[in-house]
Parts: sequence; C-alpha cells; structure tokens
Amino acid sequence: MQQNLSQNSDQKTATPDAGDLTHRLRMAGLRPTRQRLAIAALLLDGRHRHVTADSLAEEIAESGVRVAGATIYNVLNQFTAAGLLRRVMVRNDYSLFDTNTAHHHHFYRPDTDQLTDIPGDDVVLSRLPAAPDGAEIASVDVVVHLSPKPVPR
Amino acid sequence: MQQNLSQNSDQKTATPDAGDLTHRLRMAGLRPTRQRLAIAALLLDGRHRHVTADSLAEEIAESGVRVAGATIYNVLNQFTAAGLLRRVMVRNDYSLFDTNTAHHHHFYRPDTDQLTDIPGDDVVLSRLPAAPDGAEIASVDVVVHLSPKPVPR
DNA sequence: AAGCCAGTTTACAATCATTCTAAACAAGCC
DNA sequence: GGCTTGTTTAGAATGATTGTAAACTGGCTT
Repeated sequence: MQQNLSQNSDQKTATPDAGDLTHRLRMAGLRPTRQRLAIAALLLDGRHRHVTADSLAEEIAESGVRVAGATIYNVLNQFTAAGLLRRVMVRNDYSLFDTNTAHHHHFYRPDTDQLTDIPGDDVVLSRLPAAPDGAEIASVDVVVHLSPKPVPR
Repeated sequence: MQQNLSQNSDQKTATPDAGDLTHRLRMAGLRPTRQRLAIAALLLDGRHRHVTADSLAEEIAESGVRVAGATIYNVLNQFTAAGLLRRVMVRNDYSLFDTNTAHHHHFYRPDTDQLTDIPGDDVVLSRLPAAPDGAEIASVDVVVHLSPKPVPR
C-alpha cells in the first residue's frame, strides 16, 4: 500500500484545455483516447506532484471517469516513456511518478513516506565521475534522505 | 526477476573467520545462528558487491547451506537495519543490497540493469538545501543514470 | 454516413517480490 | 540437562504489476 503523496503547491496553475492535451498526446505519439485524456487532464496541468498507480486510480474514479486498472499502469508507463512524467526512485516496493519533468531533486522521509521536490538550482554538483566506456550520463538523481530531528534535551 | 549484479572487484579481500563474524553479529544485536553466519560469511567478507534476495538465495544454495526464503528476506532486512548492508534505490520492483556501507554513490544503467559504485570522493556536492523543519539530513544518495553511448556516424 | 483496422481498453488471470503465520527449532543461560 | 526466548521454516497470503484474449474505438477511407 502507498500514501502520503505530498504535493508541491506553487507553480503556474495552467488549467489544461482539452485541445491542448489532445495535441500533447499526439506529439508524444499517443492516440488521444478518452482514458488517456482523463489522466492527462489530472497529471499534465502544470502542477508539480507525485502520484502512485493507485492514488491516480482514486482520483480518476472521483473524477467520474471509469478506467481499468491495467490501463492506469499502461498509461503511466507510456507517459513516462514519452517524457511527460518522471519515475522517482525512492521506494523499491512500488512506483512513484513525478509530474515535474524539469531538472530537480528530492527530499525523502522514509518514516513518513513523504516526498518533496528540491529545485534544481538548490543542488550543485561540482565534481562528477566520467561515464564508463560505452555509456554516457543520462541524468543525475539526488535524493536527500531525511530523518526526524531528535528532540532537544 | 532480477539479474546482472555487477560486482566491484578491487578491495581488501579479507577472508572472514567465523569468530569475527560471530562477534560482529553479536555487536549488531543479532544472535549468531547458523543461517545468519552463512549469509554473513558471503556478504560481510569485505568485498563490495550488490545482491538481491534471490541472487543471495542462489549463492547460499550453492554454498550447500539450506536457508528458507523468508529467512533470506528477514536477514537482509536485519543486516540493513543494523547498518551491515545498505539498500540501494534504483529499482522500484525489487530490492538491491550493497555490501559497501561506506560513503559512495552509484552508476546505474537501466538498459542492462547494471549497477556499479562511484567512490565517495568522485562526487562533490558544493551546494545542498537545508533540511525542512522537524527533519535533518540523514544521507544524500546520488545515482548517475547511464544510457548506451550512441554509435558514431 | 458506413466500414475498417490498428491501436486501445477491459476484465481477469497470472506473476513475482515480499511478508505473515503458526508450528518446529536451537542458542545460550540457569 | 532443561528452559525460555529468539529464530527458522513451509506454506499461505498480500500487493503491486503485467500478460491475455476478447471487445471496443479513433479516425481514415470510401
């Protein structure tokens, strides 16, 4: 089970209009079906937040649209492959998706299972190793693990 | 399923002797049972490598010791909690454990599912955000994602 | 407007990693 | 040697995710 999907409020709350979403899906090589549009309307509205397959399923259900479980997974994977979403690696028991695809990092608090964004500029890597032969660096993910601050004496 | 557990060869190949392992387990508050000792002999020998529950199960089986599946999981979790192992977050479908508990980071190649260590000093973070209220930074994990180098034209 | 077809969605079964359970076992102290 | 408590065990149970085969639907083509 999963929970505690902390959202990062700020950001341009661009209300997504249907035409725009249809276009974005087409651009990504995805046919704009009813279910993909419903999911896109929720996730690609410019707000930065973190969802799991099942938090998304709940939202979709609340929005009144019926989407099969398998489709939720398929669409999340397709959106991720298309670069519309980003997979966040902080749990090894279920997947988390980030609607913020821009360069940024994360704070993660295992005890509360809380994930929050760190603006890209707040982390500076002044030294990085060269990629091994045959490979090149695709991205650098920084996860700052947090623990509860010990009570003062 | 999981595979491709690349190991980092180098390192002090300190052959672990039984007495030492017994002591380390006791120090960690773990009773040195036959199965914990067998696992410790494989994982705590000073070599730096990455294992999954099931690569470890295979090794154990090969070594001739019988250990139940649930015990493999229990021991991996106990060793991790005790700081004898470290959990690496690069997959959200199964767990990876690192026998290197020293400060270091990782290269990860999703296409080949290959994980290799980056010495701690090869990554320098010259800027980090302050921890949010009520929390403090426990650790900073850097994962450098690799992609295959495109063929030259 | 009708027909078509490849791409999609669906319900459901299947898979896989991991954890739970209750009973059998064993470490190490008396 | 016997206990007591922590461990291990086999097997069931759980939960996320993917596979399957059939039904459906965008959106062309006519």
